[in-house]
Amino acid sequence: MKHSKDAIVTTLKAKGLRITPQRYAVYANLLGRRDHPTVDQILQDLNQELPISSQATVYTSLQALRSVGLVREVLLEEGVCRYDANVEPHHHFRCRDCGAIHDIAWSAFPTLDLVALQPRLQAERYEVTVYGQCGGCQGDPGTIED
Amino acid sequence: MKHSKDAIVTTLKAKGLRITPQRYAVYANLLGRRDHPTVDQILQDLNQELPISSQATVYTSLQALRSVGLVREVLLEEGVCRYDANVEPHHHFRCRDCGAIHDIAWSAFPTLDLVALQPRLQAERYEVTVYGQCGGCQGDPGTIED
DNA sequence: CTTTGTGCAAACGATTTGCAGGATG
DNA sequence: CATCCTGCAAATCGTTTGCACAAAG
Repeated sequence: MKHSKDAIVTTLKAKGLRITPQRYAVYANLLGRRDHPTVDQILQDLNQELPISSQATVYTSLQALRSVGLVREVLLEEGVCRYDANVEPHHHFRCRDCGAIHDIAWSAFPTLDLVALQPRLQAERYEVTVYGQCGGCQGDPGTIED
Repeated sequence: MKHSKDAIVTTLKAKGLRITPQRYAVYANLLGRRDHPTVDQILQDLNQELPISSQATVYTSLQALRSVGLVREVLLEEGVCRYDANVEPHHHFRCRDCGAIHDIAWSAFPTLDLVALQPRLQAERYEVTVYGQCGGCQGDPGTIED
């Protein structure tokens, strides 16, 4: 209920993006997941039943969505870029066993004071990255689900 | 003074690594810099005067150093992996203009309480990433130094 | 109809790997 | 002298790009 088709279309239009089936599908897909997928994961999800988009188009759609601030990238592991439709400030948790990434609410930590950093560093924003073991990997053998 | 040749050799040996000129050079180079270089930056630095190492060897040396915990990677931008010989807990600042990465002392922020995270997430460590503008880029036009 | 997007395949850049010769302990 | 490392080049993987055709507004 959070993201109706109309709401998504309206959001895209408001950002000045043309509505195409592929772009819509990429954004809707990202809005509907919590798992910070890679490009290939998005692509496979989209084309599960019938072919919706090509790899190159997923890349360019993500570029477009990023350039208007609807999507952002998450860099927590080597080699791959993950994507997140949650552009509100928040923190991340990364499981050292399965690699899964979970959001942590901004309110989970007290606000940090950035003023007293090294004098010449003018801070604008920050986020906390927590590493550890997620629920599914406690006790279980390290199942590297990708 | 901080990192004598002997001290470096001793450290490498203590970790069970063979001492080779290339491996030594990579580690010594990283210990002597504060700028979280990429592989190519390390390579160019090493081969500045005379050829010391090849690209593939820098990669494998870094792998070896990482596997014993003497070096770690820093992932703050798309596409490239940077390296850091400072493996003590600390935070990072990334300049949005020039991309430079500065260390922030662990003590710059109060310790965060990880116990009260989502119940099934067992946290082990964390770090803060701050984004903003570094000294050199304040006022100056955005000089993307790489 | 003008502009922008799509899809394919080729191009690219960072990293990895196979292998023969060389250095380390 | 057995083991591990180096260096080259080829291979791989994620991402970008050129271009002809198609779709959006």
